Amino acid sequence: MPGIKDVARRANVSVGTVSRVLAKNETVNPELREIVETAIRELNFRPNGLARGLRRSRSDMIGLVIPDITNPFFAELAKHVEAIASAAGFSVLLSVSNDDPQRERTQVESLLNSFPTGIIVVPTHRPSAGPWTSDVATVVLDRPFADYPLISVDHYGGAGLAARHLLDLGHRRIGYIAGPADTPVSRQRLAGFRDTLAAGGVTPLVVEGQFDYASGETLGRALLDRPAAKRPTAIATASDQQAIGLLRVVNDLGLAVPGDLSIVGFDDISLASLVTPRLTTVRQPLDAIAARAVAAVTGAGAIPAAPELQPAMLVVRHSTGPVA
Amino acid sequence: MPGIKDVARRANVSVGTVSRVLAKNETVNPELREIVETAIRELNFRPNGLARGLRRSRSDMIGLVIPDITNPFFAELAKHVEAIASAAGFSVLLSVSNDDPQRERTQVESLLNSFPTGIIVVPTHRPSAGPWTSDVATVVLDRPFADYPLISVDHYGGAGLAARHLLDLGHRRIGYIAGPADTPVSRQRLAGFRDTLAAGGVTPLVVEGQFDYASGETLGRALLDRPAAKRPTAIATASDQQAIGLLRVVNDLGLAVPGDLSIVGFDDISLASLVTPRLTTVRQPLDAIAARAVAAVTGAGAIPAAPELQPAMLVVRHSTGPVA
DNA sequence: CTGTTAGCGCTTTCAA
DNA sequence: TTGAAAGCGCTAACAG
Repeated sequence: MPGIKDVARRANVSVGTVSRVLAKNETVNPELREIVETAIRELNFRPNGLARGLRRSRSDMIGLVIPDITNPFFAELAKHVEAIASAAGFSVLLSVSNDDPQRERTQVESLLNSFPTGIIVVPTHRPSAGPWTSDVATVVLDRPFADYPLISVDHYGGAGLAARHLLDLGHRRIGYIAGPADTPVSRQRLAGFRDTLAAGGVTPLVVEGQFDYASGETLGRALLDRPAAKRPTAIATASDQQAIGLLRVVNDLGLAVPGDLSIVGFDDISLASLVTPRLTTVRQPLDAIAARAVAAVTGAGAIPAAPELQPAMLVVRHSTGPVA
Repeated sequence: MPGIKDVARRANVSVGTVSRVLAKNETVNPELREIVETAIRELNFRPNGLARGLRRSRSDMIGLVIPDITNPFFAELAKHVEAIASAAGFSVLLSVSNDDPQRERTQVESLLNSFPTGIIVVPTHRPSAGPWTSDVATVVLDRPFADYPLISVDHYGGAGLAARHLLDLGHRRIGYIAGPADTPVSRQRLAGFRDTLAAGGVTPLVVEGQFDYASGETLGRALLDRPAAKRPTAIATASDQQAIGLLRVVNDLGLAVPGDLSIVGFDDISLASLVTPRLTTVRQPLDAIAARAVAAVTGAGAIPAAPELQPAMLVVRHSTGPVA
């Protein structure tokens, strides 16, 4: 493994100069730069990130902590974070917390040992451990945690979009499958949905569960298990996964979507456009959120002083239609 | 940030001793160890991973390179790798290649800068760039690449399981939706399927595409678009995603599963048990594969000299049944 | 603009 | 069993 020293010797310059061209320092004579770069190529030199990081007490890594990488929503988020970080010259250290505050804490502490440039965390739904102490730039995504700067979709407004859509379609008997009542995300979405409906003089039938497929099934069944005349003509959910679970029940029940029931999800995971019928849903601008998070944490952008809410967007596909 | 030096001072020992207790070196006097550990706790000391790594030219990280983190199969693999690595005291550096050999190469080189203890890569389907040079322990998963040690499910045998199952159910007109013909994974699964069927005197109707949902739909339609008497009574696919796409088409066509058509997938992603009907499929032992991979690169287990093939397992659910 | 040099925090001989 | 000391490869003053 050649070092900066070998490069210096070969290029007949000092290690300082080599270091400067590595850092893309503009104050290097173009000719010298050329020579050094040639030497680098010829020796197939790769800078030692550990030494570099040690010296600067900061490595070119970004820590990413998420509750569950197999959740399509987080996977998509991770994809964007990785792509953007990578393009900016950063590696990503991935950690999964399993939605366990205890473990989240441990994982963060462990990431800190590598002196990442920044860390991005999607906090567990029910934080319990307090904030960690470190001077590493940190942002939290999707839901608030302690006093960390938050970047998130506008849950409240997004759910409002879904409600408005249903109202516009003429629906009046409307159900809502919420997430866990003790999570801020679920509460905000529910509030946005309720408030918008209320403005239209409608009160939704609300059931609560988890954000997963199974809850969509179970709660969907509960909502639909009543005489046709009292059954909702539309149901909105707090996640696409719930909506997909719901789709399954609806299918079992022999109901048509959107003929008998309109369904609108939340998130717009890629599966949403793959199910039958393709799901109308509220899209989270994950690319924008990831870009902002990486920028904030790398210093390429400002760290938000107040929660930064990105607008959601309604994506109308084939699971919603006018009331019969 | 307290350093090893501060700990040493507080404990009235030398930095060497502190380093030894950090390394769990047995040659430290228990009393001293106790004192040092107390000092560590009191100072809330966290060892600097970069310095440690620099000195040993090896950090406590494992590089993981996969084609696409939003693919549920890879996401599940990543989950297991992260969990196992984390339990063993390693962080994971995640890189996604987008199935682009060029990018895969770049990503690996970039990971190497952090001197990981090992790297685990799921190679792109169509390798083009040659192997990289480094003395970092490396294993490849799922498909071969250059001369790297391979750990993978037994694609051939697994597909054979699916074929056997269909044969046992009495099916004789059988379709197969394969992956890209130029990928080893697809070829092995197809061969395993064909050979087992051949032993039963059956020749499958084969169509080829990608491993994704869309291909399942398109190719499924092609396979099913013929008079009932000539239509296959069963279709196996090279991936669960294809099988789920196929399910969609079958639904559109008004066919019953497994009444009119039996379907068997491959991989057993978590979605497989969530669709309607729950998918019969061939399970990959991802936990075992991940465990072996981590053990191999961390030195906790042997690096396989020859390709190490883990057995697949047939999971019978509700998408297959006896021929009508 | 370029060279020299002092460490970053830790591990690991080498002696004691 | 413990201490002392020499770096690991690089960056960032500081001089020139």
